[in-house]
Amino acid sequence: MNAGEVLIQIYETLRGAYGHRGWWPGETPFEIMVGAVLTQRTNWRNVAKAIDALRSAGVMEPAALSRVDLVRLQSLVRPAGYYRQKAARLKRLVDWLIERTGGDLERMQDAATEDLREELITLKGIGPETADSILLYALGRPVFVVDAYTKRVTVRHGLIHETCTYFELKELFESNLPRDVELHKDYHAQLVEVGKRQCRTKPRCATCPLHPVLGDPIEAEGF
DNA sequence: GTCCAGGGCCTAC
DNA sequence: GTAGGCCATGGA
Repeated sequence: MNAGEVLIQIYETLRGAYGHRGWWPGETPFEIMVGAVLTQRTNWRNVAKAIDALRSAGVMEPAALSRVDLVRLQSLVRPAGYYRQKAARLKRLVDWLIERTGGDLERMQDAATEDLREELITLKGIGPETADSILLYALGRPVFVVDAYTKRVTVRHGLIHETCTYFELKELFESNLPRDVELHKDYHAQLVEVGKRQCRTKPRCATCPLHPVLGDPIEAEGF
C-alpha cells in the first residue's frame, strides 16, 4: 500500500468511527479567522466564550473589530487566555484584512493560495498552522492543516518521524491526497477528534479505532 | 495542587 | 538553527 492509500484508509476508518464532522465551528469566514487566532494553544471551550463575548459586543465583523479599543478587546477575549497577545494579533489580522479587501473577504478569492499564505505568515502572531486554518476553513483553499494532534497521531502510528517539520507533515498529506477542500476539512477534523479521544496516553489508546488498521502505536515520548 | 489545551515569538547558546 | 521560556484562562 502506498502513502496515499494508507492516508485514505486512515480517513475512512476515522470517519466510520466518528461520522462526518465537516467542522470548524463558526458562522462566517471572518469568525473562523478570529477563532483560528483565539484557539492557539487553547481549549475550544474557552475560545467559544471569547467568541460569544465578541458577538455580544457587536464586534464580530472586520470594521467593528478594527475600531474597538485595544483594552476593550483584551477584556473580551480574556477567557481564551494569552489575551494581551491575542488581542494584538486580532488587531493586526483585521488591519491587514481591511487594508487588503476593505473588509470584504470575497475580494481575496482572486489571490493565489501561496501568496495569501505568505502574506498571512508575515503577520506577527500568525504562524503556519493559523495561516493554513484560515486558508482552508475561512477561504476554502485546499491546504492541509497540521496541528499537535496530526503530529501525535501520525508519529505514534509510525507514519512519520518524531523530528519532522511542519512542512514535511503538511507535504505528506497534500502530496498524497486529492486536492479536495471538503476532504481536507473533514480529515483534519477527524484527526483532532481521534487526538482528543485517543493517543494521549497509552491506556486511552487501547480503544483507538486506528489500531485494527495500523497496529499498535509505537513508543514516542511526548505524544 | 497538577496538567494541559486545535501556537507562535523571542532570546540565548 | 534550535532548545527553552514565555504568554494566561479554565476545566478535568
